[in-house]
Amino acid sequence: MSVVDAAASVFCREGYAGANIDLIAAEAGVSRQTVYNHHGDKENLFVAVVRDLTERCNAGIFATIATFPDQPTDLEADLIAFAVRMNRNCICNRDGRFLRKLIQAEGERYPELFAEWREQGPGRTWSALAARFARLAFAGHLSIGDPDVAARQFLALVNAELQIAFMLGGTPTEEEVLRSATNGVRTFLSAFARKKSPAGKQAALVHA
Amino acid sequence: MSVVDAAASVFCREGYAGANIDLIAAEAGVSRQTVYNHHGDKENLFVAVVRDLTERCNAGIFATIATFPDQPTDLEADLIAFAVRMNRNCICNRDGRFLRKLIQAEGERYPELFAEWREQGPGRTWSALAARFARLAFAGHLSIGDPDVAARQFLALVNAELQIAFMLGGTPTEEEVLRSATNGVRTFLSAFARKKSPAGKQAALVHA
DNA sequence: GACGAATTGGACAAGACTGTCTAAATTTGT
DNA sequence: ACAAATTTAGACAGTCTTGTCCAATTCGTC
Repeated sequence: MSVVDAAASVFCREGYAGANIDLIAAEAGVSRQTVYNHHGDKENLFVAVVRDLTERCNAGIFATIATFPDQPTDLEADLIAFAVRMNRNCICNRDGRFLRKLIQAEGERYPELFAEWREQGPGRTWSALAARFARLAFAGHLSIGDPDVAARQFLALVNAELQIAFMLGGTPTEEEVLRSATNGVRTFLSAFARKKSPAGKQAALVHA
Repeated sequence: MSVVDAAASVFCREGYAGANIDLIAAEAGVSRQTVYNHHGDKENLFVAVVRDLTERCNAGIFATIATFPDQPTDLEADLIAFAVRMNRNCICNRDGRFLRKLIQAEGERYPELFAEWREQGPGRTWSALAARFARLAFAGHLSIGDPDVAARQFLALVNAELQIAFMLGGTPTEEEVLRSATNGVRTFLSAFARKKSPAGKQAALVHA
């Protein structure tokens, strides 16, 4: 395990103040001096950890958003599968859990560091997701007022039943993820199902 | 400020390991020795803090659930007002933010302590809220499959736009709370609006 | 005002941690 | 195989924190 990975693990488990360099070095399988050679001091190492996690998480999120069902065959099934991918690859995996915990625990102490995360993470990913939902609405699959609101509510709904696990830092089982996603997507579709409209619009859909 | 209140503040700001007793004593306006006289050692003090927060939060949540609109005049407006009360009095206030942060940061280190919170907090409050929604459904105001799921999704929806503020430990403005509640309740009602049903059921409603 | 209880400030020992230094050992590149 | 670069183990000073002890002071109550 690399030094940054070990540091991420220890910082998350013990908190910034409680993490000690000896433990990080031991967990990484190197000597303490090597840690100092590579990363200077503790704060520097912490920043490196957060940057690393942010980068990998964002990459994962964008890669997953790229699998959004733009031309769904079975809208419910496709959205559920997408939600499960999102959870598994971005939110419940190691990087996602670690980054979330570090933000919650130390976010106030490093405003500029986490402002960077905020702009490049949620700021961009939510827009990207909103754009996909807008496209689904435009294609007539959904009836959405504000795509940004819809995107945030989609994420909130498919994670609704995992909140306690997230709180305590646990990893939900595959079954829990699936159930939460299923319930969430069903409610989402009940709310945003294409409204019955005058024949013209449905005809347009059929035509497309 | 009491010792436990000051300790809560410092534990949240600095984390368990980073909190030092001198600072807590100073913030509480007492001497360090007094802190030790009252609470023994650091761990003991921490447990007292969590118990205190848990108790007050649960009391607040139950008091707020008691204001649930069982006989709504304007369902949307009443649910929005309820959601705003829930946020202001239980989730965004000092106790709520502190308890959430302590659970996230130290939950894994004190399993039995937070298991207690889990049973008496979410376990009971979610059931209580679910019961209220079931009643609304029974009275014909909503069409709900699983009240427990609906209750969790209600909370998730009305908080959907406040996630980032929660992450960073901030307090959303009154306006943000209202907007998130409004958007959340509207989507919730779109999904769970009473389904058009054969005349018999509507007649029953009118009869009641 | 007087007496018992609580609080205070400060000193203190014991331990932990950070960050530096150095000399030896190991790895790497050629 | 050899030289350079990196890694290692350990010692080290300096700082911080916890938890205890104690004498002096303040507070509450009668």
